[in-house]
Amino acid sequence: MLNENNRSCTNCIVGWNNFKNLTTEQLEKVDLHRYEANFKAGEIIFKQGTPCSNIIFLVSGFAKISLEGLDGKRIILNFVQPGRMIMGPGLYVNGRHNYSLSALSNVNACFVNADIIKEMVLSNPQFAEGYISDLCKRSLTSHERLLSLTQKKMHGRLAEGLLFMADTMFKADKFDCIMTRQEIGEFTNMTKESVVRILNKFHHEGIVKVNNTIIEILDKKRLQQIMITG
Amino acid sequence: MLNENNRSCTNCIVGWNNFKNLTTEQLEKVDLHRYEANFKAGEIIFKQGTPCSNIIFLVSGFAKISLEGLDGKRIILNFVQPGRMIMGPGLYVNGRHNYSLSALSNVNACFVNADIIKEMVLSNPQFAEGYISDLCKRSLTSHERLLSLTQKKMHGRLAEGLLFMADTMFKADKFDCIMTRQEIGEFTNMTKESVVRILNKFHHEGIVKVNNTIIEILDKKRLQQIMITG
DNA sequence: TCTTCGGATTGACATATATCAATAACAAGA
DNA sequence: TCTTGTTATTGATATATGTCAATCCGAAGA
Repeated sequence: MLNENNRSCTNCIVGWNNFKNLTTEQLEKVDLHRYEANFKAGEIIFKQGTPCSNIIFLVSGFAKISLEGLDGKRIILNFVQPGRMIMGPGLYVNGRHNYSLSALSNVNACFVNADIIKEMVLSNPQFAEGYISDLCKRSLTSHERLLSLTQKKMHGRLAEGLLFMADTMFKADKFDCIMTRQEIGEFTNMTKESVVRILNKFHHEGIVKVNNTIIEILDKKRLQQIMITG
Repeated sequence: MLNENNRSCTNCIVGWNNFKNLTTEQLEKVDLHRYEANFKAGEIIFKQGTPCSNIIFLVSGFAKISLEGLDGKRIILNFVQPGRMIMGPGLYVNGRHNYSLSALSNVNACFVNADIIKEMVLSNPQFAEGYISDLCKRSLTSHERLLSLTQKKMHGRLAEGLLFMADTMFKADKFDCIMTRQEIGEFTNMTKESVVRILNKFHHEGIVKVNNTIIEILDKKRLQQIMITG
């Protein structure tokens, strides 16, 4: 199936690494059971609690994975970009999405029928192993996150968040961080007011240069220091 | 292989649920590559950072899974009992244990060679699927934990901890919680002093009866209330 | 250009929680 | 029985962080 963009799973370069373990026929079958959709910045791609019948891959754009917490509070678990498999872990537990996915920028996303993926797991051991390996990696990062969010102070958490944006998300020391202060807070577990205050402090200390959503990291060494000790 | 206790994987009743997906031959092979060991309360079963070459099952006793945090702080991720597979998620990532396991009580543990398990994953799709399903379940509970530890106040977290002990760990409303206040704190993310204070408050309010390590839950409804709202 | 509205910012204040230090209680050896 | 070391408890105090309310700013329309 070639869609209007001539994209297919067999020539996809933004898909899941683990797809390399599929045979050509399997990949073609995946291709037959997928479809693409576009989302505008801010739109919800799927919502916590709804049935999960698809596994999702971003073709382009940024999205956030968030968990609904107590009295309307939210926590952003992760930011995602093309190349990562997005699957509600509920797929193998209760068939529901256990977190929400929303577009941070305009997003083009690929939906693959979950039953097909499950079928591949059962028929292709290497694929299953790749899946397991993926889940294990996530488990580790989620442990790191737990530690960071519970034991570091705000300065350290914000420093970590900024470094994550620079190094992992935008891969540049100067970037337009497309999210609001509120969202930065949901990612680093603090209020938007605290984000503002500490961002300002970093700015005055010459560690970062902040101009609304444009953030430039000036003293990375220092920021790493704060991330570790803070 | 029947050991001194006449125990073998084929008649094991405390093993991993997912072992039911193995064939008799496979189970016998697992049996050939396992050994048992005993630990006294307080002893470390494996330590974060060491190579993980085995998957572990408790035969009897309680253990805790803990993560080393910042400047000597620690966080207890989970308490484990027989029936649960204990595997460093690092097995499929960096070959190291990414957390420590220590005995809370006297423990008899079964060590199964990790390569054998990996081999079963590749040769038995149902087993692989069971493994994935297990990892997904954990992912969900770890999300819940993240929410609880970051968004609830101490009272709520301690209430949750107490209910966990009563309902999941000891399966009784009166129990000898074998751990120290320090450990309760590491599980609920607070200092031992705070644990003492709030435990006392609960005691004075008639919600629990505390006598050193013996804890009795008197007003479970109330405790559940505190867990949710607190 | 003028409005409008959502986010950003700031300051004052409340409070949850940690830290520190001292003491008490208890268990295990000698 | 005495000693010693670990854990529990308590109180005083410091601090990190959230909350609330007011104001500011900038982008999108009218």
